[in-house]
Amino acid sequence: MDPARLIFDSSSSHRHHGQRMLLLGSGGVSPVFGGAISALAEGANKRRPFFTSPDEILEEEYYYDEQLPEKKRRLTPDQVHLLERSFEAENKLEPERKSELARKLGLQPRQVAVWFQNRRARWKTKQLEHDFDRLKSSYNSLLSDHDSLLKENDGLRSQVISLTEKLQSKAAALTAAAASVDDPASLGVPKKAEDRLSTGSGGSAVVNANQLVYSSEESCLPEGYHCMGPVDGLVHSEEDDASDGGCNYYSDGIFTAEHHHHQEEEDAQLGWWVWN
DNA sequence: TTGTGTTTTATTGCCTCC
DNA sequence: GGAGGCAATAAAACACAA
Repeated sequence: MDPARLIFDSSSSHRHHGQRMLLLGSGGVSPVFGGAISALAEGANKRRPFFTSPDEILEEEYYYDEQLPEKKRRLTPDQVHLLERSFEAENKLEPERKSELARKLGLQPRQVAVWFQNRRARWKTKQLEHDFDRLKSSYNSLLSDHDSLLKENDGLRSQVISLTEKLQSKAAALTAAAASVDDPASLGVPKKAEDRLSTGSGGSAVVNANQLVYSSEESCLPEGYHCMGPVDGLVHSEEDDASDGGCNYYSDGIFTAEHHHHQEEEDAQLGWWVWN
């Protein structure tokens, strides 16, 4: 009798309860024991069957003299193919299917069960790897988004700082200009403006406090941003309506609509600070 | 050829379910 | 308590570079 067959004949049920090893006499071979057996076998210059008890080694020398050692054998590609197809259909094995597969493949039911067990373990490992890759890629994507948002946030933050500084300096300058209105003689420039007005250059006067303050007409706001009122250089354009009280300048060094309105009143009283 | 890493087959012990 | 599943592990088989 084929020793492997002997073993597998007893292996159709689970080995836990001793049934499988009954035919082996002394309880089968643990991996550790297997190592000892291998060592003995090496000493005898013959490989032992994969399943052998120490008792057999001692008592059945005749057996090894006469039979080729039974090694752990790999399944043939055809067997594996059929098992794979069966596994794809259903990765759990009912007793009936196990017996049927074993019969078709010429294997012991226990071998089929073991193959499915190992196959499920491999599938689980692959699944874990796949899940890991998916999560990793998702994490990397989120990390990238987070980084770019941080950069964008930094950019916007520095823009805010820069614009705030600009507005503060403009506000300070406007305040100084407004103060000079109270005492025009203290400043040379308004006098110059007065001179221009007195020259009778015609039309409306174009000089205003803003022009005194700003040397540039460039907008201090970034592209895409706009003030709640006419903020361009704080100079009223031709289209601007002097009655527009809705212009709000920035706060915190920021002119409010009230301030603007107040200044218009002052301008009107002065008579020569004219919005055209 | 040989050392080494990987894959496959099988065992063992523990756990859960009925 | 028996049956089956799973994790951990052993060991043979296999792949491959040096």
